[in-house]
Amino acid sequence: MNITSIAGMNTKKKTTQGRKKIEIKKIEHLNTRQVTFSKRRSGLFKKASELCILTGAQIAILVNSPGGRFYAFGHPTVDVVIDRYLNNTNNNNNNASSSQGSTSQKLPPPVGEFNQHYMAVSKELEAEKLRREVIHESKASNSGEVMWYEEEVDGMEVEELEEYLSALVELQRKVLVRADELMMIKKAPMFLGPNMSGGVGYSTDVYSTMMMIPPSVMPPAGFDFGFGYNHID
Amino acid sequence: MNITSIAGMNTKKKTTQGRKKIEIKKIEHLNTRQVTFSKRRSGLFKKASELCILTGAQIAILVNSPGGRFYAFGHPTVDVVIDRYLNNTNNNNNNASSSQGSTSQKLPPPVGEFNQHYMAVSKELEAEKLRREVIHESKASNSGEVMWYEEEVDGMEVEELEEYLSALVELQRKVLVRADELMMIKKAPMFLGPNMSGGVGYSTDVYSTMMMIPPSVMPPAGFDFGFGYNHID
DNA sequence: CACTATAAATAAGA
DNA sequence: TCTTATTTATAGTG
Repeated sequence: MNITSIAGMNTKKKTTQGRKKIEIKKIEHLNTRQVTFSKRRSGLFKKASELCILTGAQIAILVNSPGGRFYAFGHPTVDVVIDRYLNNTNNNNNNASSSQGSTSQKLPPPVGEFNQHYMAVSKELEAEKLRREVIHESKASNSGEVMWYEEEVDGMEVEELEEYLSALVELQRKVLVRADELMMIKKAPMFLGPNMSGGVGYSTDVYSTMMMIPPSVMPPAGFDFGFGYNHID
Repeated sequence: MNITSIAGMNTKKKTTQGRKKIEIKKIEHLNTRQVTFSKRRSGLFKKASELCILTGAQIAILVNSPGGRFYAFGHPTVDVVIDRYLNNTNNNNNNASSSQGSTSQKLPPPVGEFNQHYMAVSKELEAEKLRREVIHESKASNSGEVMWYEEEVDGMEVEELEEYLSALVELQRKVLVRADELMMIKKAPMFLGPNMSGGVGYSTDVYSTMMMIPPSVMPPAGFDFGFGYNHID
């Protein structure tokens, strides 16, 4: 006696074997990869859209497909969210002092979170040092017993930060060197996967936006580090 | 399907009623909304991460929680993707800088050109992967014996690059985590989860980054970055 | 692209 | 948080 017999022999033919578990690692087969990209990308946008509606969050998603296409989702708009990100990350301080009065300006050279955070961390490090000094001084004018722990922790923090920062810089250097080496050694011919049939088609909800940027002209051969993409919109 | 269910005599006590279908509209109850935001936000990032790994896509996600917090996901880095988007959107270059902020020309340490190179390296890495893939696939439709050496070398290069990049990002993540920890511990009475302190960090795949930027990362005392972003477009 | 069986995500509870 | 029952997302196929 087995399950099958108990169930009363399902005579219906299985047309598919259903979903299979897959390992999360790069899909080697090109076609499968493209199909998966397509399905999952829309799934991702859908999830984002739901999250926006359900919670009122504001979200921007930028996707560069492996095939060189560009997809974007944004609520209320990609630009709004990115803009806030840049302004937030860069200088969180209010422009209470530095007047600038330009409503709309070009984006400075490609700086980025790295720089910004680097600066933020440096800044924090300075603050830490300062704070440590203060603590040290105030300790002098107190019984000074309560503080030892705090100071210790404080010191560690400062040192750790310093360590990270310098390691960071060092690593940077290595990457640069390595990059240069590689670029000299080879200039591989590029190839873009076979044609995909374009088309986005996503029923957007009320106030989010989604779009697909046309297969920007990535240099077919000879890689170009300049930005060979095109206009969007 | 199991014997019990077949027999129709499931004696197991139901402890919950399981997931319920919900309508996709703004969740009114504050607490429910926050919980949902939290769960779905991480679900979204996970999906994005998988998509990156599976297909090699490059993705950036920016999320403004209704509570005013900022979360970001990026592969290989938020910046890389945003920069590309920006450069596409207004495909023009600008080297405007100078201008205002004369206060502190304290240039960001050695980081200056870093992003450019990082992008270059990332791109090169992608090119390598693609090239390798092409080789691999063409090998399949050939006798496929001639290529092994080339592929091997190729692989080594890719791996080396990956190593550098991931190490870099990892280090970057550490700095961010550290910075955020410091800021949280000292400035905000945030709760600390068992696994992650302060809401930073996510240990998914090789070289994507995720982070949470606290509501306010304020410069301690008069600190000036010397330049600031503005509007885009 | 439609379909299905299965894997995953997740709404409620505890 | 962790658990569980369901709803969703999707891998493999035709």
